[in-house]
Amino acid sequence: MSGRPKIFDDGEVLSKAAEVFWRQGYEATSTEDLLAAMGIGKGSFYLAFKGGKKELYEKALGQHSDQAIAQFRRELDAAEDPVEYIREFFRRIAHSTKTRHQKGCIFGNAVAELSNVENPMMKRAATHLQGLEGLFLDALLRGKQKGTLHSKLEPALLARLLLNNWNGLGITRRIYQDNEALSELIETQLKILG
Amino acid sequence: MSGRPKIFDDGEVLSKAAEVFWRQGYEATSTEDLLAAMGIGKGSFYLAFKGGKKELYEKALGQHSDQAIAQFRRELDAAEDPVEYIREFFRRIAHSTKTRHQKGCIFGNAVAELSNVENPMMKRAATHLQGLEGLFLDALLRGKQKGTLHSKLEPALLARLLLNNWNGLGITRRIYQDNEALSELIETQLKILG
DNA sequence: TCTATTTTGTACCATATAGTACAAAACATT
DNA sequence: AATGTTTTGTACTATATGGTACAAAATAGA
Repeated sequence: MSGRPKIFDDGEVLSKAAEVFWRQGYEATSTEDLLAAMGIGKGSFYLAFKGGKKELYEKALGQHSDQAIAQFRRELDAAEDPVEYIREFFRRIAHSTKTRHQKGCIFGNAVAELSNVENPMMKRAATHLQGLEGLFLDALLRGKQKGTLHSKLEPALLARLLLNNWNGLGITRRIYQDNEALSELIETQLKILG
Repeated sequence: MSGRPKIFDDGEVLSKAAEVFWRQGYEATSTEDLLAAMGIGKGSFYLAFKGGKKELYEKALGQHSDQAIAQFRRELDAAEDPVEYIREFFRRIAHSTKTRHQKGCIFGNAVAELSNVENPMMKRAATHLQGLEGLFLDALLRGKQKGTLHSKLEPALLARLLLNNWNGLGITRRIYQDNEALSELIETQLKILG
């Protein structure tokens, strides 16, 4: 009923796999790359992930999405001003290292790479980004209640604008890795929040 | 001095190759895919492009970039109001088919896919996007002279904001393929032009 | 200690794919 | 018609890569 013990933790190898996928993309990453990063052999891998690379990608992105959204929620709940939290969320981008800029947004990358090649997987990434938009909307609605959101625009529209800015920055930050320039860009965008 | 005639035109096969790369990305596209799309055999291909898939990708994107920028310039010069031309440029997005949405921006895709895998090729794509920003800036400066640009923001900053919006739409249009929603998003973004 | 169970590591296989070699084809020129 | 030149088509090679098979290892419980 309990045989040879596993030498790895599922959550940890998913994190390590996600890192490789994030950096290299789906197609450019070989299973060998993944096995090396995860530190396990083929036997263990195909036993745990019978769907191979594809299943691993889905689960790795799924876990990353869950964690990222949970963290956003946590920090948002802890914030006094939800609108200011959104500002901080974007401002953080301009405090990144170059290697961080170079990776962009893992979900934006998935959408860009897979829309015409692996459509169902692309839709999962799209769902995460819609979740992010939902979090933006939540924060904006709370801001409206608290009186810290002064924009005349519909919160739903604002949330979508923010998502589009986020998607854009996933590309733009790779073209201009200069944090000063990015900061100016971000501050100007945030003016739509009033 | 003039042997067996070529059965293909370089410009045409580059266009066909660019289409495939645009749709599927660099890594997911096999040389077989490309040969089929271009309608030529291996013999012809490796004679014309000794660098193989890589060289083809660079030249295909290069030609596409040249053509796109030339067309932008042409239409901009023909426009009465350069600022209004920028508006039309973005509004066109909301008149696209779903398959067009699904492809996004070929240069944004390249940046997203290749920054950590094929950095020099990614930089070429980045250069094109900087060229687009330059065209935005040109149009804005002309608008300022003509008096049709009323924004108080620096034209250079505005141009960068527009580029970021463009980059974002390359992703967002694949998540929301609804032209109504995209139109509302775009119209709101364009308000920064005053 | 023996058995059942689960995981691990490796050897192996099948195949897709990039790239090369080269003979034949299709021209221009003389 | 003969020659030189360039392109084409195909046969072939080498190899990377995803995936499977299976024996050995490592545990719990009887």
